[in-house]
Amino acid sequence: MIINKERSTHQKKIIADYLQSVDTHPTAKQVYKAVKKKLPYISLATVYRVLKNMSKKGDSLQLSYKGEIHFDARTSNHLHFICQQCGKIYDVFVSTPSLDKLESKAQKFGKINSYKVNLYGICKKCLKKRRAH
Amino acid sequence: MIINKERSTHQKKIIADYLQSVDTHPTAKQVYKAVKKKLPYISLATVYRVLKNMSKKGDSLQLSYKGEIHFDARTSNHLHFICQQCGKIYDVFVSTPSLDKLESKAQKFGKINSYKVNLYGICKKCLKKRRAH
DNA sequence: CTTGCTGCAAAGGTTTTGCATTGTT
DNA sequence: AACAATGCAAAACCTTTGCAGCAAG
Repeated sequence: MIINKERSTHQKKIIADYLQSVDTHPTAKQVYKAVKKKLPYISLATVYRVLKNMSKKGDSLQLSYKGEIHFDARTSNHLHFICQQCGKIYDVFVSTPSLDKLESKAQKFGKINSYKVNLYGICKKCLKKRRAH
Repeated sequence: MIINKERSTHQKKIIADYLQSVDTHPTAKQVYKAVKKKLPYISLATVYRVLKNMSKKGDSLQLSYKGEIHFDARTSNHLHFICQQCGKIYDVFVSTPSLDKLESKAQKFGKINSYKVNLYGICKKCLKKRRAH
C-alpha cells in the first residue's frame, strides 16, 4: 500500500486564501492573475493542479459556464446567480427545504449526490450600464 | 439600417431535428457525429455555428459540464440529472412551484431571466455497471 | 535524503475564425 | 445577382502532461 502525503506549499495556501476571500467564482485564469500579484513566478499549470486537487478533496466546487470552469471554495449547498452579460457568478444563500422534495422525485434516475440551482439574469452593475447607455 | 435575413438550409434543419429527437444533451462533437450520418460532408465548424445561433435565438439552451458545452433544444424550464460517471444529462420534468419563491428572494442581485436546477449523481446504467464489477 | 510539488514548454482538446466557394432567396 | 451559410484549414482558446529541478517533511 502506497500512501501519498500531501505537502503544504506557499502556492496552495495563497490560492486557497484567495478563493476564500472572493464572493464571485473565478476561472483558473482569473485565479492565476490574482495570485500572481503575491507570487509572481507561479505558473498557470500549478494553479490548474491545485484547483483540481481542491475539487477532488471536496474543498472546492467546480461550476461550468460557457465552456469555462469556475471554482467555488464554499462547499455548503447554496445557489448561484449568474450574470449573462459579465459572466460573474454570485452566491445566493436562501433556505431550500423544498428542494429535498425534488430529490426524492428524481431518484428514479439513479443515486443523487448533490444538487445545484443556478439563476440566470443580468446583475445590478450591468443593468446600470445598460441604462446609462 | 441593415437587416440580416436568415436562410434555411439543409444543415440547420437536420441539426435542429436531431436536437429535438434526443432526450440527453449532446456536445457539439456528438451532434456532429450523429448528423454526419445524414450529411456526410458537414463540417464541425458549421455545427458549432448553427448551435451558437440557435442559442442566441433562444431555440436552444447551453449547459456546461466539465468544461464542455452541451445543448438542449427544449426551452421550457425543467431540471437536469447529470451522471457524474458517464456525463450524460437527463431531463427531469417535475413541477417546481417552490422555485418561484427562490426567484423573488434572489431579485436583489438583478433581473432574473431563468433558472436551472441540476441534480448530480450516478445514473441507473452506471450503477448497474458498478454492481456487476 | 526522499519524493511531492513546481515551472516550463509541449501536447491535447474544444471552439472560433478567415476565406474561397456554394446555395438560398 | 446578392450575400448568408458552408467547408476547409489554421488559429485561438483552455486544460493537461512530461520532465528536470526545487523544496517540504
